[in-house]
Amino acid sequence: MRKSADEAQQTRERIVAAGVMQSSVEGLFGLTLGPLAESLGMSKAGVVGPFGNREGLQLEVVRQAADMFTAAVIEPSATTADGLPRLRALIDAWCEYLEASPFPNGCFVTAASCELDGRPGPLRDAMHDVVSRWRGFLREHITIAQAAGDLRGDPDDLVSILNGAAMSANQEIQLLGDHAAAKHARRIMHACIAQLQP
Amino acid sequence: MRKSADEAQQTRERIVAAGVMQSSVEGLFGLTLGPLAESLGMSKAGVVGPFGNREGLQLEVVRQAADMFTAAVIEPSATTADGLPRLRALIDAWCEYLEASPFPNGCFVTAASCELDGRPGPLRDAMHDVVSRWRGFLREHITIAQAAGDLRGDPDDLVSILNGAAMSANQEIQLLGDHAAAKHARRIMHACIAQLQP
DNA sequence: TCCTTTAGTGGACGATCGTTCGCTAAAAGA
DNA sequence: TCTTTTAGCGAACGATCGTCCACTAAAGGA
Repeated sequence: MRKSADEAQQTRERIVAAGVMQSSVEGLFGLTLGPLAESLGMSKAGVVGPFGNREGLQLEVVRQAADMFTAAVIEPSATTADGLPRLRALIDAWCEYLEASPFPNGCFVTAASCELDGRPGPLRDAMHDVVSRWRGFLREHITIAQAAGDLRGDPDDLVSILNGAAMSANQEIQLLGDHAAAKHARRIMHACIAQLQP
Repeated sequence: MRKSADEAQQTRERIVAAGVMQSSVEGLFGLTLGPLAESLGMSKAGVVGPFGNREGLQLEVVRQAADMFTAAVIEPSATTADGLPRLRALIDAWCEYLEASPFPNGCFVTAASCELDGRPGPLRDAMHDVVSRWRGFLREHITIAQAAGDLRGDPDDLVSILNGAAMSANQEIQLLGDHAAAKHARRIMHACIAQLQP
């Protein structure tokens, strides 16, 4: 019955991965142990055991989803030069992520942000960190581009506009079924950048 | 025990109003009959009775929230001239709505859109209608402004940008606790408009 | 005044929720 | 080889979920 230590680690990862999928559709508070256990062919106790309780699993799901966002949006541009070139690469990967999402129901970060923003606790704190770190990262590359003389305008304005364009596109894709929304957002974001060039 | 017919109508409205408040914080799927009934000093059966079942109540909650959005954002500009003036008035009311929301947890439409976009059914359909009607309304006044020669650019681009700025501001206010976000969004939206004037 | 209608109560229903605990059996160390 | 550790199972727990139904009592029409 018992598995070796690194098989146990694989089990952990399988649970979290399945949890991310279920949460993407049903929400983090729609992540229930019964259906999750059944989809994994495990018992409820076996599913929640490695994380202590349900909230521990939810926290791990948030962390994993954040890692998947990073892998899809940030990492592809890791070798691109900082500042404006990196910003352009980030926009491309971001819009690609919106269209061909690693989650079954679009941007997990946007969904979890809306779901958790009125419910104090460790989950909300974790999402606060994820969002503010991402926005800070975006802002950093905007200021680098400005220091290089490649960009004008208020960095916070651009962060809000780019972030907003992504959130709007996510709504257009997921709720309204607009398949062109990602390309649309990509064009809008690049136009905003172009307009702010000296 | 029994109330008169229009007192029954008042009861209906009290239930829906309390449902909107609970859903704003806990989500539409976090709208549970037990706590709702207790907050109203009623029995569970009395709360759900007028709506048939829980989903009927949820639908009524969505409709009421949409009406509250309309009352807060659209109606204040009802007497303003169509096109660009109306667009400017809409932006002001919209950002005022984001800051001093009639809901306890920020923009109900954004939250419900994210919660429902992956869950087929009448609730999702209702939210689809609400969002696409609002975007259509926005787009209409943009095209009116363009026909009057007051505005340039693609109407859909502007709809996405304005909508995105509002969603981003909602996140900044509700998740990140940025109290200046509404004014920030107002400035961004007006700047976008100004930039598109001939 | 009597009768029908109906808003709302209260309790019970089976289902499902997250959690707990004793147990099994294989891995890892002695 | 013998012992300890631990991944995961299976059953049970009390709580809460949405729904249902018999009942009460006041409103409104005859």
